[in-house]
Amino acid sequence: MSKIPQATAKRLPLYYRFLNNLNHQGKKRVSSKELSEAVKVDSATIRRDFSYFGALGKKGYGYNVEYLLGFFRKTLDQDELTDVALIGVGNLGTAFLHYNFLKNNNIQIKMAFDADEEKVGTKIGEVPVYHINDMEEKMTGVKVAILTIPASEADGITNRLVDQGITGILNFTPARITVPGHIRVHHIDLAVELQALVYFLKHYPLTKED
Amino acid sequence: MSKIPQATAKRLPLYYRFLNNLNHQGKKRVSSKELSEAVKVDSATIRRDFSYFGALGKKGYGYNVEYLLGFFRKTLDQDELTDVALIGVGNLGTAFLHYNFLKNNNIQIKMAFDADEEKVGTKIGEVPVYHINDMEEKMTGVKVAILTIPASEADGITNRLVDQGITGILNFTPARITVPGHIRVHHIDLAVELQALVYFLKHYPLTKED
DNA sequence: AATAAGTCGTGAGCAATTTCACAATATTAT
DNA sequence: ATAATATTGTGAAATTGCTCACGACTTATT
Repeated sequence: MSKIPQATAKRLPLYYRFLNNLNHQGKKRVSSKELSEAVKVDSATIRRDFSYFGALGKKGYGYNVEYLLGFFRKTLDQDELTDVALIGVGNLGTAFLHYNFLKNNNIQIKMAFDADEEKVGTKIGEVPVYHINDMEEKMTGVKVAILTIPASEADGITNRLVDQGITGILNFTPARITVPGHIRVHHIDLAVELQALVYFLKHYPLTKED
Repeated sequence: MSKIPQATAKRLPLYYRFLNNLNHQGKKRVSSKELSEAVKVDSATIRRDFSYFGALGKKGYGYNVEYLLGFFRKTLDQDELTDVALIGVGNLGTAFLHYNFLKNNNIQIKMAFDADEEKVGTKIGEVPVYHINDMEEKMTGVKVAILTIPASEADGITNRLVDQGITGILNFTPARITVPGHIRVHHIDLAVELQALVYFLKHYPLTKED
């Protein structure tokens, strides 16, 4: 279906955002070296990444910002809007709701769910909060969910999402949820990230570069 | 210094947490296959990961949970406490402050900083909030920081942290901060993670297994 | 005791990713 | 025009990580 390496695919949204920044700053051209300094990715890696999409740059010149941006807009389906539901309106969930994804993105958090009656019926950052009991009813058509609930709730909610027909879950709970093979789950484990950083600091001390 | 592959090192905190769970459940032994199902990592990968630390298991038996846990406690320096400062007490920062790292971890968020006078002087989840102006003064001895501030503040605060003598930063802002080569920065970009998930869903549809 | 079943640790191969390094080409300066 | 400088795109090599598959050993069963 797609020949783009996964490692490359993960960097695309990052490139896209920085190109957008450059464009807003009025910059007309950019070299892989400049972009490398901005996004902290090796310049050869950037050139390689771009090359999977064809020859987007010009030798001796670099890349035309506007052209590149337009290309990525199409490639990343920035025109096509993806609706997302957020489950769990705690602090982490609220942080997501306040993030204005629509500004530079193709993603819209359309609705949120929580069990707290005080939150149900309110809007947070334009996003309506419904009761978790109404999840299946309200979520028709929404295929992606962000899970920002307590770990103890993870399995139960996951099963309900699976039954409802979800295709992708961004899981922020420390639980490693189990789903059928056709559903994609990305785990982001904040505690693990912090522990990994500390481990690296102790065991892989940096001396000069990188 | 260490021969442990970075990919392995990143999985260690995850293994540690699940072993802790098993231990609390009273489980005495565990096989790489069982652990694999729990943490969603291939069992051969788990055995390979463990093997970097020597022969920790027994053929035909599996791993002794208590022994393995004790081993990792030492390896991951779970006995040695690492103090961390959190900069930016917004929703995301607050989520971190409520996370009880001390429970299973070697990490303690010791203090938080914010510019909002209403927050200064309060405690959130036992962690005192100080004014951002007092950062250098209060942070003596703290070498790790979590950055949960607006992107526009990232560069300024980063420079102050660098001058103060930081060694590691967990950066949640969308900005890619610039630091001297001896300082380790891990970026977690929530918007990019969500966009990457959506990209994968569209371009790398799953059919049966993983 | 003997057999069957379970499980580790790892050699070897494979796959993915990164990086080097340079020919080709474009731009800029003189 | 010419030379100097900049920068891409990519073959090839290097690095990193993952998985298979199996010998060796342990435990459980009969």
